[in-house]
Amino acid sequence: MKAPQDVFAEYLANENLKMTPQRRIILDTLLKQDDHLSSEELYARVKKRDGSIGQATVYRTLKLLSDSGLVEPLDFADGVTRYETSYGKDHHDHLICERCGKNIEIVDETIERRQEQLAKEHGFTLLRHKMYLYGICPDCRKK
Amino acid sequence: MKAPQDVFAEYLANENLKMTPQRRIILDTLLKQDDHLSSEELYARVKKRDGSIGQATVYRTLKLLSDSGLVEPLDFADGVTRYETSYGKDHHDHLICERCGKNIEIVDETIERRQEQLAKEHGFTLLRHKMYLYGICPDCRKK
DNA sequence: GTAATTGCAAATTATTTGCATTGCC
DNA sequence: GGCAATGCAAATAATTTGCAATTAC
Repeated sequence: MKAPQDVFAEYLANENLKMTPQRRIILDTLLKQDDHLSSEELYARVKKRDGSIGQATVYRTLKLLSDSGLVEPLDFADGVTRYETSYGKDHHDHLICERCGKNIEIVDETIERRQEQLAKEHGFTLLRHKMYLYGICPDCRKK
Repeated sequence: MKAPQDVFAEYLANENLKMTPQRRIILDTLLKQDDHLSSEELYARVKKRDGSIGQATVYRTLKLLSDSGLVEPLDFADGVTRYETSYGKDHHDHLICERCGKNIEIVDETIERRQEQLAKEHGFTLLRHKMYLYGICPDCRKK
């Protein structure tokens, strides 16, 4: 499998865009600290490595990374978009604790199949989906 | 089944809040035109009935309606929160066309059961979930 | 060389809040 | 009558954009 950096470089070349040190650092930082970072949080980490990089560049690069398919925007219901690297990883959904924010990645073949099936029944070609389960985790329930 | 207006009135009384003409109009407008309105769109419609109602009141009332469980905020990935009335309606998920925005409401018992099951396996108490399927609808595919 | 990229600051968008006034219960 | 609600305008918060200077290819 190609390295994500190479995939990104190829994507950029294809679109007549350029690889820059800033873009390299941003992708690299995101790959390293692969939680579910917001643009803001990523910006903070990126600035530690190169203080001269601006917020706007982080936003712009995240959009490119999304378009290239390397990174996926997540949409928990709290007003901030978070990002995770999706390249080379299996698709998964999220099980989120409403109290503490704990976030567990889940996959279920039964559900995935039914989704395909449902889309088909309506004549749709399914491209992707998002599923978020919200509940209370065991730790929080005990308290 | 109680009328939504009555449910809302009861909710307000319970919380020591007050029913007002503005709140009545806002709920009524939302019930009538029950697409997936954004706060902005709802505000526009509400203003036709009473030009003196302010945006803030619409936002504030939508929050109350969400808290009361009458209305559900939706989160398609376009930066605007939309709302639908959920009272007295079965829960459903959404199948969305990425080209034309067509939005079909779907439910699937198999999926609902598996979701419960999955949450349980991780020790979570499931409160709610969101599932969005994104694809291309038959009409758009033909073009 | 030239078009894309950058950082900055100002602009936008969606939503929230402070406050003086008004109006339910 | 008293506390909640309203409308307005100003404040936030997240993200986008215009622009002059810089840089990758």
